[in-house]
Parts: sequence; C-alpha cells; structure tokens
Amino acid sequence: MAKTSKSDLSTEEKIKEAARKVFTQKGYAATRTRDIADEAGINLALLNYYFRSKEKLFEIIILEKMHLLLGRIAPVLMDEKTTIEQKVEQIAEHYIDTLMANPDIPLFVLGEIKTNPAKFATLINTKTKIVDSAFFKQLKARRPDVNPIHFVFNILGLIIFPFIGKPLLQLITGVKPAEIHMLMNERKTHIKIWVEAMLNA
Amino acid sequence: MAKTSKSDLSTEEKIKEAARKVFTQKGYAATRTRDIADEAGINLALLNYYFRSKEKLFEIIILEKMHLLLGRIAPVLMDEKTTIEQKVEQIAEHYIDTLMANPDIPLFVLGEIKTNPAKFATLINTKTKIVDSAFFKQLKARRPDVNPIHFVFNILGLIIFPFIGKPLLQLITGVKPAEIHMLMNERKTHIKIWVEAMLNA
DNA sequence: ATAAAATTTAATCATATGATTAAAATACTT
DNA sequence: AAGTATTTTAATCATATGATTAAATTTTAT
Repeated sequence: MAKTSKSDLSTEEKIKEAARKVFTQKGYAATRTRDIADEAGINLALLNYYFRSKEKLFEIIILEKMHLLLGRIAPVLMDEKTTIEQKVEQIAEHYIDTLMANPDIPLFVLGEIKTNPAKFATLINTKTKIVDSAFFKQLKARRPDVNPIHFVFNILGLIIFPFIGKPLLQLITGVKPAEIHMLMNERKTHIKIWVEAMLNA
Repeated sequence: MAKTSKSDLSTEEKIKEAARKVFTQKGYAATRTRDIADEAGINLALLNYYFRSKEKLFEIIILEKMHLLLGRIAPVLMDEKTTIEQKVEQIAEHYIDTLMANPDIPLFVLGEIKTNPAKFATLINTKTKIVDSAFFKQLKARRPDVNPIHFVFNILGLIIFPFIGKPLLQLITGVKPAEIHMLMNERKTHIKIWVEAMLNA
C-alpha cells in the first residue's frame, strides 16, 4: 500500500480530478485510460498503480456523481414538516445550481445506469423507499386521481431535461450559452410555479 | 457496386437492423462491429463490404433515429392553423407512441449529439428556423413575459425525460415495466392539461 | 548521510478491434 | 450448361488499449 506522505493525496487526487473530467465528458466506453493519464499529467502506469484498473477508478467517480445527483433528494422528500411546494422549491434550486456547475452529470449518470442497471441496483441504498416518503403521501393526498410518479417525472424532467437537451436545443434554436445560463437561473423560480399549476390542473 | 438481385436488400437490411439494435442500445463507442455482425448473423467482413466502415454505418443509423426524434416536430410547429394546445396534444401523442416503440432513442441521439455537436450542426437543416415558427409566435403572444424556449424545454422534458429517467426511476421506486407502460400512456392526455396549466400560471 | 519505503517512469505484453484480402460459394445472364 | 458477376467467408493485418513489470527516482525515517 502506498499511503503515508502528503504528496500521495495530491497525485491520487490529480488522477481522480482528471478521471472526473474525462469520464463525465465522454462516458466509460469512450474514455481511454491514456486520456486520463495525459489530463492528469502523469504516466499511464501510475493510474493502475493507484486505482488498480479503469473499472475501479470509474466506480469511484460514478458513485461520486450519483451521490451528487441523488444524495440531496432523499432527505428533502422524507421531510414531514415541509409542504409539497417547499420541497419542489428546495429541489429545483439545489439541482439547478448543482447542474449548472456540473452540466455533464445527468447524461453521464443516466447513461451509465442504463448500460448496467444491475451494478447500481445494489448501490442505490435509498432503502428508505421514496415511494413511502412524506412527499409521496402528500402528493397522494393532494391528487388522489394521479399516480405520484407522474409528478416525480414532471419535476425531474423540468429540472434535468434542459441540461440533457441543451446541445440539441442549441442546434435547432441557435440559442447562445449565455442565454441558456440565464434561462436555467430563471427556471429556479418558474418551476415552483409551474409544478403548483400542474398540481391544481 | 453490389446491387442487382433482390437478396441484396435483405442482407443489407439485416445488417442495418442489427446496427439499429446494437448502436441504440450501447452507443457508438461501446459498440463492436463484431456485435453487429453476430446480431445480423453474418460475417464481419460483410459489414465493411456493404457499409465501408463502422463510422459510415453509424451515420446512416443515427440519421434515421434523429429523423424519428425530430422529423415530425417541425411541420407541427410551423402550422399556422392550429392552436398551441392542439400542437402540444399532437406532439405529445405522436412522441409518446414513437418513444414507447423506441425507448432507447432519446439517450442515444442526445448522447451522440453531445459527443459531436459539430457533426450534427450541418445535418440539422431545420433551416426553417424553429424560433420563427408559428408556435414561437403563439407562445410569445400568450406569454410575452416568458421566454418561449422555457416552454419548449418543458414540453420536451415532460415527454422525453421519463424515457431517459426510466432506469433510474425503476431503481429508486421499484416501479414495474408494466406500470411504466401504463404511466406513459396516461401522460399522452395529462401533458396537454399540464402544459395548459403552465401557460396560464 | 544512509537505508528503507514510496513514487514515478519507460518499455513491453496480451488482447480487442476495425479493416482488408484473397479465395470459395452462390446467383444471374445468355 | 457455361461463364460472368455478385455475395459470403476464413484468415490475417495493423493499430489501439488496458494492464504489468522492472528499474530509476524521490521521499521519509533513523
């Protein structure tokens, strides 16, 4: 085991940082371990020395990113003391900020989950089943006629889809990155209102 | 050129059909030409004989799929004679049906566009700029205070996101494929109502 | 300062992968 | 049926890629 001095952390972290960038940008299959090594400014062997294999390094990164995409959602949904509207507001604001700082994450995480759902089945220990959350109960009480999962799809779609569809929308509308940035910020307040409207529709 | 008898079409189509399946399922980078050949029940060399290269075959397939994802949208948006609500209804019904039959398409197309936006910039000759469409004009008239692109994101998000988020939602909610299928059908009517509610919010 | 431990590198390996080639098999034309 | 064109295959090539090894360098402890 190579783990005592301080500089270790630095080199190990350099590799992880490079891996974050390359993996999230290109996905597992399109990523070459040499790209990561180059990006980190280190030799290829070093990557295998520290992380044993591409697969192992990937698992570290994807877990991080999944946590970033999902970690904050469970506690908000479980909270018995907040209203539906407050939960939506919290989730929208938090996610849009997070995704503006990490726009590659949704396509990366959702793509890799689709590639290998079995691997993540064990990982997602949101054992505190979301279907039993306060949020689901509140949705069922508010709209007994609509499956709560619809509203989960709606809220996540309103928040996440723009980040996934951005490259396409840029192509077909010619909208500029600066404008997109502004739109994303606007959505933080709009989504709350839109979801409320859908709940009353 | 190998193109006279009738059986040609059959073999060529067998390869294309296999390519559709493997490419859309795994994406370009994770696809091995040998997988396609095996899936088609033919020899690897045959693939290069007919399509010259993996890249060329891929371009044929991705163009097909992009057309499936985008081809129907432009004429609906351009139609001066239909209302916003009618457009939303048409698009929702058409896309949900199309995506239920081709659930891999959104992640595939949006992923590949992100990988190589430049390649598709030329391809998307929706020169009939969507920002000048009747739909955009109608949205601006109805809600001068909201950028129409918001509603494009919303509508596409409501329609497409469930297909992209499905694997994740299955993991965190345990919802079964049969139930998902039912939900997708329900959304065809719900989305129309939800969008109307958002427009009035 | 010296020895041991940890880190980094260059070189190399084994396999995977896209592509090509030349020959065999099949279909088509007359 | 014979000859030509087309289709298909098995074998092979060249390169890319993940991983390993052994040696060199640097760091740490005494």
